Amino acid sequence: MADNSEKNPATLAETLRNSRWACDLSDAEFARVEAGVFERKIDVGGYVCRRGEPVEHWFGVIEGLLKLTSDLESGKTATLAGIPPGGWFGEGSMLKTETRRYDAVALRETRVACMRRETFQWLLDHSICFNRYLLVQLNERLGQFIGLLESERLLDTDARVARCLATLFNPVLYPGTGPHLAVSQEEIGYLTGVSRQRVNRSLKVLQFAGYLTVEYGGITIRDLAGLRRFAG
DNA sequence: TCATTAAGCGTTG
DNA sequence: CAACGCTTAATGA
Repeated sequence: MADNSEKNPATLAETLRNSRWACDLSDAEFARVEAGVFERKIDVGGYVCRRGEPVEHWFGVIEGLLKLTSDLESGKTATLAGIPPGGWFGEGSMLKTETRRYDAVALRETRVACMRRETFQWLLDHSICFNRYLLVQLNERLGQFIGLLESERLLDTDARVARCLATLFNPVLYPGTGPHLAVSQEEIGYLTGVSRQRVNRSLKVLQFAGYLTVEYGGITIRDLAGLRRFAG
């Protein structure tokens, strides 16, 4: 098991070094990439990026937790995904040269790595490892969305909560995340699309079944594979 | 009837 | 002070 990243905040350089997409870079190449990435600290509720903005960066979470949300004019909001440390996002818009399609909001104080467009392009042109990483990531996301549709249409609320939480601990997308995650039940509600009190009920069901334990302000995963499989 | 939700408020860590 | 628990009224299948 990896160490809990909250207790051991990584530096920007470490995060880059440990990223799977950086595996085949020489020291010189790595230095070049490092020069094209900077770090930003986002307070709780702050925005990493906003819908409609031109896309200038590819983002990676160093520490903290982000949610990607799509807000409607009416004030309704749907959370598309939660991004824990080790997760990178925004490559879709980077590849297509479109404006940003969602907001990225910090659920807690969060440190983000921001890679400039030209660096992203350079990696695309020079690193097989980077390209493979993007392929795997896109494929994994596709699988996630298929699973999401499936659970939305076929499964009950408990199972939807279970699967939704499981996606937060996806080892391919978010390597190096510990089993504990500090996320409020209200936020899990936004992630899953159900109310706070319903989330609470589901969490108790899942706890009783031994898949996770519920703590004040967070959860700890005990059986990730079981959570994935959970079908009520 | 039954499950769920929003809203309000008291309690707790 | 934010997260959580509990109650209540409204909603809709």
